[in-house]
Amino acid sequence: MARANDAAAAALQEYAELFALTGGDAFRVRSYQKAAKAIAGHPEDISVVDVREVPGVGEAIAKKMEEFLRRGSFRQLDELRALVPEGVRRLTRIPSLGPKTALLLFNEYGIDSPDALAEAIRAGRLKGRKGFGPKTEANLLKGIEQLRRSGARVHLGVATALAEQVLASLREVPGVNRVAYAGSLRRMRETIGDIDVLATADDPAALMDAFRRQPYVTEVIASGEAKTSVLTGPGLQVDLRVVPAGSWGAALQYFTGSKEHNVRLREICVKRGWKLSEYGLFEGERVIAAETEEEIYAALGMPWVPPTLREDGGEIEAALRGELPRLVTLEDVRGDLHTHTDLTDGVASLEEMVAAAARRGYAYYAVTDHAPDLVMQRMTLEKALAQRERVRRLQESHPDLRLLHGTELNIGPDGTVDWPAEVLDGFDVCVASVHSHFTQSSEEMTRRLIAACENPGVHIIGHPTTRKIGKRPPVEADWDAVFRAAARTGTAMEIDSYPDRADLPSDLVRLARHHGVKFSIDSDAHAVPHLAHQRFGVGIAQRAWLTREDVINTWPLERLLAFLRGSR
DNA sequence: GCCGTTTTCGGCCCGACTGTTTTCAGTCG
Repeated sequence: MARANDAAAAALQEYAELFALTGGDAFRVRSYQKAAKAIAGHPEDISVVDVREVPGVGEAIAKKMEEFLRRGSFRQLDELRALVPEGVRRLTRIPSLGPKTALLLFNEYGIDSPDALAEAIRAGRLKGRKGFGPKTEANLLKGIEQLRRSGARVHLGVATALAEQVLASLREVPGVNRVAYAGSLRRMRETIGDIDVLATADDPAALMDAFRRQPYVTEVIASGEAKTSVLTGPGLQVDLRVVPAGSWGAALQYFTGSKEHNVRLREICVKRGWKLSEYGLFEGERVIAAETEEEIYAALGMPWVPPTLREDGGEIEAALRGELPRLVTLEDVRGDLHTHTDLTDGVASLEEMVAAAARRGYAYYAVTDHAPDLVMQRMTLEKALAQRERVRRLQESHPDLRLLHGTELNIGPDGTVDWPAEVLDGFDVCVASVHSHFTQSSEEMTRRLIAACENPGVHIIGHPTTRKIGKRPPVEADWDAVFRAAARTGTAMEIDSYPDRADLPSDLVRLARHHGVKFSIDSDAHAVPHLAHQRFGVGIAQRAWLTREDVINTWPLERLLAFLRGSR
């Protein structure tokens, strides 16, 4: 069962936003946000342990969380939800529009959604209003358009958590034999529009009935013998299909898609006089294959194609030629090269993060807290050096886990980083990332990223596009030029696994690989549970056809260290 | 609302950037 922490933290975060929107004290807002972050990042399940154990949670928040665990909400949250229309909260998702502006727009103009704001701007209703010049209005319209494009889709992390909750709940239903999710989630696309779940069951009606009554179901859209569709808390639709046991493989193949991949497969079938459907591969009435995906692909003359490749991007041709790559897997990953602690903006201590890394069985693990130019983090060289000493001492109790002391540098507008070469040389690994000046021109941003690659102290470019799904667009740059520089200088590009970043995205990974770039699949963890996000980064890597050879943190320690030294 | 070698009250990550402003408010990381 999914941990209660994420849902409880989401409710508290929503409360923080609503509290801010109603003009609540900013320090209290920060307290709620801080506690929400700490709860989400807490390694223990708060429905099992006392939530007061979580740092930043005092008596008042603990009461709210206990009420949430009992009934899925708390009184103060209900009150603010009733006071503030949902659309007003959505206003703050528009970049550069915060709670103050949202409140003003609602109170003085009755604007209660991004669409209403776009309408008001176009109608000139805000003309002359202090703070709403032509540039601000243009930026807001652009932000609203971007919000609309992202639609109701959620990122892979949200969808995966929900899907696992659904699977766990259905496995508990008596008479259920197999349960799995298919669709774009199984292909690990970066955003997900709905979740397809397949099951086989002795009593389909009983399964459908149990499904409709699950606590995560907010609305039943349709329900029959073979298919039930519901809406869930995160607003995501889940379709449950009960399929015949003998057609399991065919159904899994069919509902995994992509549509384009399946069209190509069916074309191959038609040429042979066969038919492929969700019930099986047929020649007339005769079943050629249906029980497993492997049998179906084998009958078509190819090895099983991993779901992450099924986009009609050349995988069928490669499979027919017997040239599918041996994709990198989570088991291949030997370490993590970009993680944080509570020295900067993480929520867990160095000791806790390292202990969790050891439990994951890593061969190496880098601590890369922020560097001083990100002023809010209050980092200093003294703090970094003191942390290095702590890492050295901690190393003594972890003989099988090589600890690397690193940092996440800031790439300034001109491409320079926080510290001079002699300081960088003291770190085992330096990740360098853009954290400001996102709107530079493509020319400036390209020069900036190339300058960072050319810095001999920089090993990895962190979250290269800086996009945040649904919140911030990627920066503009000439990626061909950037990747050429990375290949030439031996600078790795990061695949930041944090599911709202997913950065690089897989199409850019594929482009970078074409230029001979190496990659580092990192969690960018700010809490212990985030270490597990690496699986999403592996998904991106697979979608880009990466093998172990392409990914530096699948390499044995000595080879990795040689690569890091070689960058110098 | 949380927290404590500034310890039960009075602080709370804080500076840069943007678009607008004629001195600053809001937002962001």
